[in-house]
Amino acid sequence: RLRKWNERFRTRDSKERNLKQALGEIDRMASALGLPDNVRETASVIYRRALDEDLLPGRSIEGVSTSCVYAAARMAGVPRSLDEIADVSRVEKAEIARTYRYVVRELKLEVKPADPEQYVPRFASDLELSEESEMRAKGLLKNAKEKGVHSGKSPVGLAAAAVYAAALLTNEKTTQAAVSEVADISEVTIRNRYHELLEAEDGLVA
Amino acid sequence: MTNPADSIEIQNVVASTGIGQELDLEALAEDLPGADFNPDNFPGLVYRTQEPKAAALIFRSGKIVCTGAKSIDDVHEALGIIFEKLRGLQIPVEEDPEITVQNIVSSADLGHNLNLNALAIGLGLEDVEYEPEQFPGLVYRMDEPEVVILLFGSGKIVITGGKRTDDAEGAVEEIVERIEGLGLLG
DNA sequence: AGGTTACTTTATAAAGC
DNA sequence: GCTTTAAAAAGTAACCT
Repeated sequence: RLRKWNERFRTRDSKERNLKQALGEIDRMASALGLPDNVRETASVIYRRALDEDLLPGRSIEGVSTSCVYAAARMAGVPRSLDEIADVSRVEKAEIARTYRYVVRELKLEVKPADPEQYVPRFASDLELSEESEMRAKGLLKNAKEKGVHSGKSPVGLAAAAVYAAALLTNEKTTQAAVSEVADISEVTIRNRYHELLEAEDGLVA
Repeated sequence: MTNPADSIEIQNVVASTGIGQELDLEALAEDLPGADFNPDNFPGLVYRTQEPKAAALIFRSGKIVCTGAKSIDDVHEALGIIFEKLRGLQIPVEEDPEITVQNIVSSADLGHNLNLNALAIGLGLEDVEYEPEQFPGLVYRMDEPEVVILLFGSGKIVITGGKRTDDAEGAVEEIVERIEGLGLLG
């Protein structure tokens, strides 16, 4: 009986220490990514659930914490790309992707792919573009979605191309290199998606 | 209107077998021209057949994995070649080692573009994984036949995880039915 | 700008860390 | 869980001309 009590105590104690460390990591990463408090709170709630449902044994606290931040940012409509997440995490990208899928599957979190439009405000702001080009970028993406050109394409790449195209359409100075820098998407991809967005816009141009 | 089932092509067959005899891989690596053996990296010796084209992983236990063949007949042919090579090296090999097909990878074309976002919701998020930021294909785990299907925006698909030749046919039939039922095909 | 090569995902066996 | 093998799908990326 004493052994059982000790086990429970030890388990509860270790879970508390685990949680404390995880919440610290979540706070650190959320701050580094400039994510709002509600995202940090959501990530914490997801982490608590993962801990309660014994998803931790077998994986690292850091990996699960990172996955929670990735999932929470998306759920809140302020997605961060896997590359951005990996930049502030101690865990490598491949493990984050693997752990994220595991957490989403086990906790049955219905996280859908990020909507490209959700990346637009941040990219436009980083590039100091006007409200007008931001709206045009979103418009280009809405049209692309209606035409069904988005399947399989990276939401980040689509958003980057839309922001680039919108800047040109509103005569604001930007370069593919600048967009590539803020979105972390290659210039080749921005060029490819850019052409597709314009084609979807009016069967011609180029 | 072409039938998607007619577009099915087997791309890879993985099978396992064994010769019922322990092997000295160091010696085998010397005697088998073209054999790759790096025990520090991987415990198996890699041997490739040219015709049919396939790769075999040969283990110390005598167990063998054959992969890369384009049909079940090719798997048997490739392994037959390997069995003869071993016998030629005075290594006893069972009469007709049992060969078990472990996985068949096939590709097919549904003939219409697919809206993967709509499909992810329609097929049910619990059986689907769709992360376009990481990989362009939608991963769908089908119950019957029990296979995994990768669906792309172009309508091209990959069926894997099946052990029987007709699993791909059944999977294509089933996925076409489900997509049509959702009104998402073409 | 284009071409090539290579990495991402799925399944699967094998022996061993 | 990882290591190695093979093959397809389509997107992205690095490198070279």
